[in-house]
Amino acid sequence: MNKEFKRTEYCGELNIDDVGRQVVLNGWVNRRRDHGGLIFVDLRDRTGIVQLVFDPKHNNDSFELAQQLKNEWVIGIKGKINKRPEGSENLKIPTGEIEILVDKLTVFSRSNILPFNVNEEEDVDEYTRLRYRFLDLRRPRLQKNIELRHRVSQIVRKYLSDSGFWEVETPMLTRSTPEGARDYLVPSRVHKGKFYALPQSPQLFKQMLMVSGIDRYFQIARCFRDEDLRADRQPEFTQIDLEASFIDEEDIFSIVEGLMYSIFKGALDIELTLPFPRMSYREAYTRFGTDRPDIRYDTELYDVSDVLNKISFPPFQDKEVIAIRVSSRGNITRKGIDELTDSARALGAKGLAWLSLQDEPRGPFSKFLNGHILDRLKTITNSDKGDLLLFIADEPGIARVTMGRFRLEINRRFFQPNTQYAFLWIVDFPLFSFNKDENRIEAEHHPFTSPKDEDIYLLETEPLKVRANAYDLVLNGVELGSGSIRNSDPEMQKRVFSILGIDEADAYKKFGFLLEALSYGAPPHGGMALGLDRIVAIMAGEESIREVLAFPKTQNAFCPLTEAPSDVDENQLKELGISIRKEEVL
RNA sequence: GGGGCCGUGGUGUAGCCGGUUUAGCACACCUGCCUGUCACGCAGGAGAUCGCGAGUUCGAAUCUCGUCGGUCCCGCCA
Repeated sequence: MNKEFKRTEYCGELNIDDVGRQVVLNGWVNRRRDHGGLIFVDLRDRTGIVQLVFDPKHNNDSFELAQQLKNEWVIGIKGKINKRPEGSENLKIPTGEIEILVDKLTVFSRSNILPFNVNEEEDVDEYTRLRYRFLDLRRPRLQKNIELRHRVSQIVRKYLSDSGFWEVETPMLTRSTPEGARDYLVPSRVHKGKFYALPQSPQLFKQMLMVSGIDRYFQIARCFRDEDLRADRQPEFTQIDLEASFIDEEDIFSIVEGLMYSIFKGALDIELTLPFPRMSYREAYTRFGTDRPDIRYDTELYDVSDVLNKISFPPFQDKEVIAIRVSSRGNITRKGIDELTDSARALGAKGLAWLSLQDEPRGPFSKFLNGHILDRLKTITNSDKGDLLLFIADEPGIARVTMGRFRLEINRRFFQPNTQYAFLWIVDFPLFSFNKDENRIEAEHHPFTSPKDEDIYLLETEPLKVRANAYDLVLNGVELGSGSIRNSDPEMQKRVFSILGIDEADAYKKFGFLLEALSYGAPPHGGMALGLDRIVAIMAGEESIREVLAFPKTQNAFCPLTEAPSDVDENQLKELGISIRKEEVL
């Protein structure tokens, strides 16, 4: 790089106090305004924009060169910081009181015609944005998000390091483990026919680090899961993973609360209120139909089965009937009801019944109601005249979960959140859940979670009633992370495996290294993993974690920029001892 | 695997419901003019077989079906 044009400072950091100084600036041409006898250029770097002035009377060579400049050319300039003439200040930008009168200009590189306008915040088709992600990343929105993410990462490192956690890296090439998500596999050349797996999380390694006496571990860890994508799910994502020894749940809560406090204070200058509220898994499902309730909104679910099973309205017969109150919306139109019904159906509801509480209640089953039933309904749902009640009926458990999803739609449609950030701990998770499709018991969290002491006696007899030392952190209805106190006793770990249908031989084959480690003096330990992408996305006000990832993939896990995944050479496959089964591909 | 929405010059969109237009507009691009703009302005120009395929029709960007891609959701995600 030409030393003469070595940058002395950034564009966006200059202000009125700098007037009179000579500077060298480097950056991209954000926009050129050519007045014929005078040219203005907005020069942009990651800090912002500053206005350059090219005046032929001041330096004609630079002026003539500036006539050629186009958007996104990369240039360097030498010049003097001037106060703008009276009346020509631009108060919309931070550097709007000053401008740079350019002495010399050099063009570092030119740009092709752009696939989209980098200097405008218009919504571009997401495929095109990803295809040209290097340009998309120049725009302020993503620059801000990437910077925010950087700041959060730095705060996490400092906070956890200051709290005695050591940052330890664990293998990316590891072994495939049963249960959990589908693995991304990596074929081994040396061991033909065998595969590594990319980690779904560093779970087993961090537990072994506890056995190793590391005592407190953390990692900003990339994790891989080959499952279908969502706005908040990418095939590779990042967890703030931590584990500590000789601790209990309360220790984890206060460490993580302190961490979140530091993140929000340090990156957004927002002071969170601690401690975060807690809610049991059971209460969350009862009141909100989900284990990650968005408590920014007051709306709740009400079980009105007992009352409405009695009336002669066929959809309610022998069904679980769950109601939700939409306060002061009793005046909804027929069209409004139809729209709600459509969205409820899209979320899995068989239908949507409604009741508008007027002087005379209106709705599809209002004629079956008497005064007593109506009063009971109003009491249970805490509703009054002018309110709208909506009902979903289905098999027990189903109606509640469906209404839980529909509640989010109701909130979006009718209400403003009460607060910007609503954190919530979900505690007392069950240790197991029953998978109907596969007709077997599964780990609700993961197979290494310990049961609550007081429920251990139920393990073999009523395993589904056993509660776990497991917890989730929820923010605005998003699961930010989950964790647990692990089984540090190999005998307990074996009991849990056995209930999961993993017999002893099987357990040793698949997790022997962990069981072995636990048998050489394992401290009580537990930890948590928090989704960094999700945290940053919420802080940035983004709906999708793609907006806080530099190079995300599309919903079918394709990268339009690199065109991954791709074919590979036949030779590469041969070295790995792999052949593609054409009939499976086509 | 399933459902919803979207696909029109390089980009963003109008037109599509109720079929017949020279497919309109803005930004970007090209040529020229312009000394205080900051979404600079003015004059002119080039650029689109309307994602792809089939069907209905005298006639399809517009209606139907299929397909590809994007996105949101359900399933899946210990």
